[in-house]
Amino acid sequence: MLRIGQLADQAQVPIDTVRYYERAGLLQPPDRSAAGYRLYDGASVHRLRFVRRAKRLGFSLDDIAELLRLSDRRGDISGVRATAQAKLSEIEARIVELSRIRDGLSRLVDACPGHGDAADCPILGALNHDVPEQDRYS
Amino acid sequence: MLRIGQLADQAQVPIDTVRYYERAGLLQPPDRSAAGYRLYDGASVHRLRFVRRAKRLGFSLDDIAELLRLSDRRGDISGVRATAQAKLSEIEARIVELSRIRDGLSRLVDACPGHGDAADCPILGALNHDVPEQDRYS
DNA sequence: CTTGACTCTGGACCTGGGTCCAAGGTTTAC
DNA sequence: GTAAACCTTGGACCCAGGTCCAGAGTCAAG
Repeated sequence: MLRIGQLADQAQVPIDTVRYYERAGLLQPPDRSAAGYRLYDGASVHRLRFVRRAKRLGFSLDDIAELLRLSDRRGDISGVRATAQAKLSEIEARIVELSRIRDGLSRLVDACPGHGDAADCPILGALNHDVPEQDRYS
Repeated sequence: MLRIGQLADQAQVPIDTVRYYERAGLLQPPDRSAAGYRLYDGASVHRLRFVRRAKRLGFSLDDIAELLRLSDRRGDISGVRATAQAKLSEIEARIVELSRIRDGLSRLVDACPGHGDAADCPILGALNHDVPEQDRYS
């Protein structure tokens, strides 16, 4: 059995975060030693790593709690796929939005000579003046 | 002269947000009426719209404070360009990161039949098992 | 036996960007 | 003259996801 520090080391997670995940319902409350120390087994390491992988994939802690719930209920896998699909759509929308912003900003940076008077700076110009809707970010 | 509600209407910003921007140093403390009401002029509308445009371009409030400072100091426009360039790089890095995540998640969703046993679900599989470093997100 | 490393708890605090509230004062419309 | 709509302030609260702390208990090594 592992104590919390060892679990934290093995899963590369700060100790406080392990306890936080427990409070957040992502980790089952573990067994306790006679002195009240949390005692974890290999499955706990596994589950904690699951959480971190899911976080790297862009899932929120609430999403992860749902995935864990769905993966515990044997059988109905459709919920897992739907959750992943929804998250994928979110991420794609965010990419589209950021790409629009990048394009707008990129054109401004390219057009700016980087020296001279503020009046000639297209970046300040764009921030200072209204831009026709059809030109914005395009 | 405009009162805060009229300014807020003209710039399409909630009133509380106008006061918040003032506290945050983005807007100069305006003149006050005899009764203590904030009184704004056209330049304030302009400046507030500048803030909102910059926010739409992905600048943080701190970035915007810097842009305003730079745009007030006449002459040296290089700081503005550098700030915009730095923000552009940040945004591009974020897009790359999200794209990696999207690709990883997309492959998992495509591989998942959406029904059947949890043991056969590649999404849960990927979350439950270590993936060789070179395969991850690629 | 002491020292140092580890763990426990509850709760405060952090970031960024707001948002809401109460209790009061002001102005406008009818 | 009075009601509605506006404005003032300080401060609390929100979101997510932690992070830190004090004060106390536990455990292993020398």
